[in-house]
Amino acid sequence: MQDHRQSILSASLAILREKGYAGFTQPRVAAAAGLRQSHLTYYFPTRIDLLMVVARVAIDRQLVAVDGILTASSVRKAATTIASVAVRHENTRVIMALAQAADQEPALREFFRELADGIIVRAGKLLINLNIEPTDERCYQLHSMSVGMAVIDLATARKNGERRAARTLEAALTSMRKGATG
Amino acid sequence: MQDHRQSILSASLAILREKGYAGFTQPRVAAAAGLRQSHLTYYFPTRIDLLMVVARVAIDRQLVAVDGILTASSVRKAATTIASVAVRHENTRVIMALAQAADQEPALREFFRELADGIIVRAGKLLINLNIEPTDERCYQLHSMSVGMAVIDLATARKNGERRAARTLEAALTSMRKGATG
DNA sequence: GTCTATAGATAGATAGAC
DNA sequence: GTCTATCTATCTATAGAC
Repeated sequence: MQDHRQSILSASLAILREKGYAGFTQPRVAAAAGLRQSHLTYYFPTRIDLLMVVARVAIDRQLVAVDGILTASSVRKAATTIASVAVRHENTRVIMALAQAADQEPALREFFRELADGIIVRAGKLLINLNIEPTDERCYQLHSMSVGMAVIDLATARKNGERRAARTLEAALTSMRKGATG
Repeated sequence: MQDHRQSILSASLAILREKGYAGFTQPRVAAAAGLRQSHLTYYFPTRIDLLMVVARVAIDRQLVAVDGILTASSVRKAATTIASVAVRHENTRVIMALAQAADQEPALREFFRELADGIIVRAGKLLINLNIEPTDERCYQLHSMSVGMAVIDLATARKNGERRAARTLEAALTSMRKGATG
């Protein structure tokens, strides 16, 4: 039943979301998918096999999520939209878990290079929409700020995280715009 | 022998550095410290007990490391110094490992709030040194960029990471300075 | 081809020896 | 107070049943 593969993937993402990489175990995933652990290994012989496929799916989804930001046409709108994505802890947990895995599993790094490149391209498009010249420095600035805010917000779990992120992004984008024209 | 506590802490940090949070197990730490696992639990009854003390040490050290950046008096020097710290993967691994743990263990979050606040204060001092008005947005921008760069560099493991980070930080700081005077 | 019982390794914690 | 043997739970992987 090919359907099982799908439910294993869904369950894996749910586990990563809720428990992080440390909680990503075959028994847990199998239970969440309604299978026995020994059955799961039929579809994904090793833990890494599963992790690779899960990472593939997660990275693709993350790029799709970033696509949703591109339409913003004002600096303020862009800032608030990026901020709202950055403080979505479910996303952050999955990506962070995979990032740590990538540090140990070189095979995963390729996915993260792909994700990073994809985000840079999209950041460039956003900047063009905002009438800001898309230098690599500016694109990388947006990317690193978003990632940093997501991580900081996850670790500190503060109430005003989203507003603060939005304000800071808006200030940075405004500053870029001035730099571009002056 | 109080000395054992110290070697357990050193061993713990070494494990987090090399293996991340997933590799942080009592048997591994004990072996690295030259003790039996069952002896380790005498000093630190549960895994979380040990983690809390390790986090305390790691956060303090991180703040000390950040203190070393404050002396920079030019934008370029500040950018290159921050970049060199950001791409030090040993640091990043430890802090990231603890950040993920903090997401699961609320008791750890207080440490991260302390770290985040400490970094904001230090970022403010640095900005003053650079003749840039230290708004909260600018401080948080520096903080989030540094964190993001560290994480991205860890996950992608690219060669030009440090140079790119330095260039981007320099551009951001320069942009802030223009914003401050114009 | 699909699924499971079971082995083999490793984790964390405790009761108790010295 | 210091240290260890040992128990229980949990993990990954494989050999083999259907």
